[in-house]
Amino acid sequence: MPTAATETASNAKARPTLRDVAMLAGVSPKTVSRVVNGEAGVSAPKTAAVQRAIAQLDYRPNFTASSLRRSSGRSAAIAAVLEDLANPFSAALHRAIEDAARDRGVLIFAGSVDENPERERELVRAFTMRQADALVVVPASDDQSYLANEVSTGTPVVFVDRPPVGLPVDAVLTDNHDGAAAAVHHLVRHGHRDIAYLGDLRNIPTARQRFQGFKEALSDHGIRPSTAAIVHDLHTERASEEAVRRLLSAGSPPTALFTAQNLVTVGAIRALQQLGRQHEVALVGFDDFPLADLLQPAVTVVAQDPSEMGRVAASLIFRRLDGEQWRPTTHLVASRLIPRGSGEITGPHRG
Amino acid sequence: MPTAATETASNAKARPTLRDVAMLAGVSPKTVSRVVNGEAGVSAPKTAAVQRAIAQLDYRPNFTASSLRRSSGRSAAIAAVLEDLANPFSAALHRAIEDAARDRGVLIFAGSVDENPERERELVRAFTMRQADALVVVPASDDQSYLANEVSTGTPVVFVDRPPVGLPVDAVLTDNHDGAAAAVHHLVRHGHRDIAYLGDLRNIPTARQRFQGFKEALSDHGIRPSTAAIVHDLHTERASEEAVRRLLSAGSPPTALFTAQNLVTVGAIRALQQLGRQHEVALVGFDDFPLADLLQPAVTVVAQDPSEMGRVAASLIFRRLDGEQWRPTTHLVASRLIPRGSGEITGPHRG
DNA sequence: CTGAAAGCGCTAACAG
DNA sequence: CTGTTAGCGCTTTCAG
Repeated sequence: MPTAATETASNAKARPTLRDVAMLAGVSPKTVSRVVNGEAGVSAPKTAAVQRAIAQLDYRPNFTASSLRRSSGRSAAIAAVLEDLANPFSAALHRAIEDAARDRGVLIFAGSVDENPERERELVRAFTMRQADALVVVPASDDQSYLANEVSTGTPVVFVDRPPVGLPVDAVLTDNHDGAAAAVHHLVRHGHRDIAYLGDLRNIPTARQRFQGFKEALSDHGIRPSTAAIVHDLHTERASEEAVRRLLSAGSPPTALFTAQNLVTVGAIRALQQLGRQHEVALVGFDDFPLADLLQPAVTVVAQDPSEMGRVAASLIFRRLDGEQWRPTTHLVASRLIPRGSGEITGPHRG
Repeated sequence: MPTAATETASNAKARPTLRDVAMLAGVSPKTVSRVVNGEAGVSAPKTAAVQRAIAQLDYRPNFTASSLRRSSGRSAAIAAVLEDLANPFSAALHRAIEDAARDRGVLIFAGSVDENPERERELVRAFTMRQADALVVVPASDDQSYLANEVSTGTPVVFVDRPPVGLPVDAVLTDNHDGAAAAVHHLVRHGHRDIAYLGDLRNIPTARQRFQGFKEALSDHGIRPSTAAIVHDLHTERASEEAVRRLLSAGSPPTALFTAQNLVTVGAIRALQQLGRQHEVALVGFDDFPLADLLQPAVTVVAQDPSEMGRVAASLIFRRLDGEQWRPTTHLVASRLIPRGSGEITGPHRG
């Protein structure tokens, strides 16, 4: 019978401790510790006795307690502060980080911020209080200087998708500007000059960068976008759907749409289908999404690579945890235009 | 300057401890503890002094250490052993659990099993070693008796999507059998008798239940399925795509398809589109997916409700953590047939 | 090769 | 109201 003490509630048995194993095996706690941690220098018979006791008690070391005492202090867990666990971008990022962590026996804490700056701080606080060894952050707030102490304490921090503000740390970003510009060039090449911009909340840095790329690419072609065809702050499918419906019902509607975010793209498709104009109005969306290739027309997108971003972020984290040092660096992950049909609908200015 | 000791590596400063706060505030550690935990009975001036010291040092309690000592032993973290963090079902489940946990200040550890039984055990082990307060498990192995000690030790465990084997614990399952039967009835009502079954790996319980529902519903209509039209063990889009292509190219092809899983459904759609027969061959898929309503034809599905499953699972967990007791129970979450077009394509046996 | 003593950061259980 | 002592489960340090 294990530690007779701590009979917490009802009829719950206590979990066996290292001491219980030691007593059952007739050795000292330290010897059990050595066996558990695979340290050399324990005689064969004692090793066997310890292993037998471990099996008999179904003993599992308390990792939390050991990392409290261990000199490294590492908890072998890292934290991911994501936008929304349920959206495909966050999910792919999460999965890529998990895969990298798995090889090292590291576990992941993850949480959703939902574009809420307070929630970002709460999550970071909760994760650091639980001794996460490192932080991957997709920020929602506009200032992360509150993390300075964390960083100077030696916790690796990497920002993903959006740059850190007021905090010199590594970042892994999509090439938003150039990706958006590529979308515009593509549409212009297919004969469009009246291209609408439909974008996410302007306080999101990626949205600003994409809009910047859009504007500059147009101006490269000597086109001044009509302000009527620029709609910002679309953060739901529904908002986007309505904006597109309005846009296409107005006088002199655009012949092409550039939708700067996932949900915005889907909302636009919905509107186009309702109006029955999905084969007339060209569309290029930023960020790929599942089944984009199965729609009719299939949807041309500027694809990001969240898995690659996760891999890069994880690699930066683990290299820092391994003691490598370097000046904080921003890593751009290329986006890729995937022509599928909707972006190749030709406009009136061909040739 | 905080604890001058433990100058771990390079130039990393040490994180301030409760002792550091106590010294700076000129009080005992216990007083700091009281302030941090909001215990009543500390004089206003000392409270203020402590708070000032906390702010000055940017002190954050070490939750790991406190839960080691705390009588409850709770880590305020629960674990989710999921199929694949990146798939929409797992992601929705994860998110629902997170939302329920957030209200209580509980964090989530999550990991992907990828249908690998060993990985299931590894994850459970890793999570329990880190003192997760409870476990939500979507199992991949065919025996979970290894969790018996965990359960008897008082850790709440809930299975989701698939029942536990050899372990009496709560489960939250979709009504797979009836959902599949509903799909078949729907197709028969629309004039189909030659209905193909395309399903996932037979070692997955949900796949078996859906097949069972399929068979029984057919037999309710006096239909004996042709063995040629039953394809099991499809676990990727590609496998499904090829199976459907083969099926529709053979002699006497089915007039309707029942695809018993997400990826299988998408693979089938891909095949139908390639053959240009998506408007002739009826299709009902098990499990909803994003954009199903935007395809042409829009895809009729038997929708599961992963969010609801997550909510129920979380509620069971937290009620048990709060001390409620009951005999392990299975909760069925209803599925819902959503007619969208593909399932209403009529077959030859109408009227 | 093995164990005893000390202590990681914090709180329980007392005493004042 | 406040502090002291002990100890959570484990590992470090150091003595045998």
